[in-house]
Amino acid sequence: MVTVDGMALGKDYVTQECSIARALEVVGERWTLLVIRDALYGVRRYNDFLVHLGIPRAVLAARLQTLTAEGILDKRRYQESPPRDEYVITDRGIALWPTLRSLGLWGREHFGETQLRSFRHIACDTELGTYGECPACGTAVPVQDVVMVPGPGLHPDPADPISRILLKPKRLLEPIEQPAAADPV
Amino acid sequence: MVTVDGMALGKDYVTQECSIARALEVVGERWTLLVIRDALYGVRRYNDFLVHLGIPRAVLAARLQTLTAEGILDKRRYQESPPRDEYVITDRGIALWPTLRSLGLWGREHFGETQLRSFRHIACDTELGTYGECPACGTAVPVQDVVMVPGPGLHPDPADPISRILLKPKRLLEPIEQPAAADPV
DNA sequence: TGAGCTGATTCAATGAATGAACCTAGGATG
DNA sequence: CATCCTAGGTTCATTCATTGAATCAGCTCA
Repeated sequence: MVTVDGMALGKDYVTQECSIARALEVVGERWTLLVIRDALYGVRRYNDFLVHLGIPRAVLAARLQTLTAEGILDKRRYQESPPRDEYVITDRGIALWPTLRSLGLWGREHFGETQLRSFRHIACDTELGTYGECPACGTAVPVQDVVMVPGPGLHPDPADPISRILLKPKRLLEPIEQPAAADPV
Repeated sequence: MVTVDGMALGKDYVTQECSIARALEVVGERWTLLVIRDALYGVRRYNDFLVHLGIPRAVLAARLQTLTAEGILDKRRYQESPPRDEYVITDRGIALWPTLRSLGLWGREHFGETQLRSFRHIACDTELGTYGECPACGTAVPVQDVVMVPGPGLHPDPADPISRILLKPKRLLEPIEQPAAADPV
């Protein structure tokens, strides 16, 4: 009885009359924002989230279910046989980009040594500002017009395949390319 | 031995090479962002956080300690006899305002029925944009130039005294006025 | 037939959150 | 001087969530 009925769970910030509290009821649990970050990076499959995040399977399953129920991810079938589903970020999830961008920038400015990734406006190759806007163009940049470019601080040879794919510049939202039935040496 | 030594605790997003993960190690625990929100609203005292948040005492004590250790709050003595301390938000904490603003806006847009609070640029009385900028002036608004104005959705007669104080428009960062040794009726 | 892949669920052990009770120091009251 | 009050905590038993290992189910492929 793991329950699907309602409960955003894990909290009752309930007494709080505050949109921030409301938001945190939905995305404030451990791992949740990292799942959404990965979804913005183009991760869509259970296994890809699993290896990239290093999250316990049970927790991942629970988070994907909640996020789907809240309309932040959309669970859709991408092949019939064998039946396989993927979790694709929705507009509601994409709308969290400014939050994640500013949170990441804060983390980098206050706790990061070297730059790990740069997010740039694809049209003019300018690093985005605090909330994801383009300082050069002076406009908000739609998430699909953002490229994530690896920075110097990144480990050059990560263990999991998703991190390895993310070593190359990549547009946000664009799905992770699935390794074509590897054929290693 | 509750430990003061190091551990940001609660997680090891450790494997994640990501500024967002780094940030969440610091502010990603339950209650933490709400404590910071309150600190931006001008809450400074243990008891005020306690009654306004409805947070368990032990958790509040732990969060205040961590946030102080991380340089987000500054614990300072405000009277000697009897000795009393208050927790004042630092620049590092203030730098989380764009994150909280965008998170709150997301919560309101996607899960709020009515507007609870409006945040406005004090100079021109314009509601702030996604990350706390002023759409009218086209500039980033320093947090101390923001007024929080209660909206129609707010409960008119809240139980705790801090919520009651926050029923009136109030500048961010400005300390909560302490009730002058009440003298009711 | 069996080995492998994807997407999970179950379970025992651990670790945090909760809420009530208690503690402490310094006033203030009578 | 005894008592009460306040601010700011700590302690503790219970509950709840997270963890990581093991297992499972449906399907394909050789």
